[in-house]
Amino acid sequence: MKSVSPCAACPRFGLGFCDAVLGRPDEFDPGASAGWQYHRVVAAGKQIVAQDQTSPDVFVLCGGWGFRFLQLNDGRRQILNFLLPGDLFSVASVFEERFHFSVKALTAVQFSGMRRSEVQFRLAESPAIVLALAKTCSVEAEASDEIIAMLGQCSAEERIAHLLLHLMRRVAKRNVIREQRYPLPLRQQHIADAVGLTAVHVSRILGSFRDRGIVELSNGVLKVADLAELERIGSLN
Amino acid sequence: MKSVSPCAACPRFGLGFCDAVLGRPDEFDPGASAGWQYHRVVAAGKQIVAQDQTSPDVFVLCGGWGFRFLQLNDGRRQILNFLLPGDLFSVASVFEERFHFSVKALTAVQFSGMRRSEVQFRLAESPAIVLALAKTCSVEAEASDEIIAMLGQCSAEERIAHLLLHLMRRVAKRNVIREQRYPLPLRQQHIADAVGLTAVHVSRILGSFRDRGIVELSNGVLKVADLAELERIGSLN
DNA sequence: CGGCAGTTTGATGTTACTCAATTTAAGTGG
DNA sequence: CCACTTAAATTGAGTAACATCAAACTGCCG
Repeated sequence: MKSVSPCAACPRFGLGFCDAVLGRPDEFDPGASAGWQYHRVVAAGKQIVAQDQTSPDVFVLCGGWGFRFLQLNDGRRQILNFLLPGDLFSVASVFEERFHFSVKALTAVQFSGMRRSEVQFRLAESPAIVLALAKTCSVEAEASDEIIAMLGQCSAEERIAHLLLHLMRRVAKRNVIREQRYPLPLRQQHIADAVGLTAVHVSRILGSFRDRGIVELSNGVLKVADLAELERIGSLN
Repeated sequence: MKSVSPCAACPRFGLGFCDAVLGRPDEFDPGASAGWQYHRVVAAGKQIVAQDQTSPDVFVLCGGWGFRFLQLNDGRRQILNFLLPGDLFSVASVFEERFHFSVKALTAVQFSGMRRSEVQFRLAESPAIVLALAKTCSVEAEASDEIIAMLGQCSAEERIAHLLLHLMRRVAKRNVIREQRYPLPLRQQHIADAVGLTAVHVSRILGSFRDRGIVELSNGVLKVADLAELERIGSLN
């Protein structure tokens, strides 16, 4: 990890918790956050946070993709969610100094650490920040509950379709989507670890989706050919 | 639903969010909460909250067992967690007026509703309440993540063992446990819906646990004969 | 051009589901 | 307290979904 220049380098999204703490991009003063905020860049595949590690900082992803996961004793791993620019690693980490999960960089990644004490201080000062955090909390909880329902009740096809739809929605909030092409830098193994299948089976299902003209994932780009069908398969209700 | 006498009837546990809002049992004044808090009793099996319903109140379970779940379009249902006395239905509901889940009474249940506006007001006043809520939030998030890992990566045996251990820990915080007997008023169908299996398969696994002298569940009581083995099977790491 | 990581494909094995019948337990009213 | 009723749990046989193993193929990068 090496430091980079402060926040000018870090794109902001007008959404989520990070912006609430820092203020809107046009009113942000890089110098003011010098002491309690810093930025890092890490290469693809590097681990950023390890399970049971403690930190005085709260982390936000600024650029690239990451993922949060749990590793089981025997090596199996479950990806809990994917982190996109603007995402807090987890709401709980604003209050808890211990991480119960690990985080890895999926692509090259830029992230920011903010002193927890400073974040909590601002939280106490500003109702707007509390609101942003509460919103993040409820979105996070709802997403978790949906994932639990998917893993517990749904078939391989349904799980994969749901994951793709979920990621599409999140990507679309940050990027302009042209011609139904979504940047999605996932290996099939990542999809497998996220939906609780083997990479082999994911390959078969994605192959089937391609043959049926639903979606096509390659080179880190998802081309959606039949959104309606994807939604029919991957929607909870 | 019918009203009952105010909070004297409602046992308190010195743990969790409800107590933080109301103060410790010995310093609690029932009269003072008259306007913004009420209690209800419902029979076993009754639905308390429906998905997409909105409410001006924040709910806490006071007595009995409930469960939070999502129902899919075709009838499948996923139990997200079980609610025990002292549990907030969900942290998100302190800020969100819309429920994204449903709640049912497992046994006869006593619960309390508190005006969200009043709870938020107290939240703004008292750091202790904020802390209790934050703690609840991080416990909830960690539990969700564990469940996701279990559903995604683990076998039927592991899932069931994990659920039992999780419930045992929670029950033990509220009850005195004698001779390794835990009150657990679940039908096998509830276990099935919580761990994403069929009731038939749950029956087979529980039968196997019984034959192997690990645990025995009947009449709403779980007798643990070999805790070490149960933990070997059901621990994530 | 060779090597490597990722994907695809086929053959076979295992786990958990489905369907159906049977047993046990839990109520319920006489 | 006992026959009757109904819900829950158990058991067996057959099946579907997904895992595992192994080999072949693709694209990429040095």
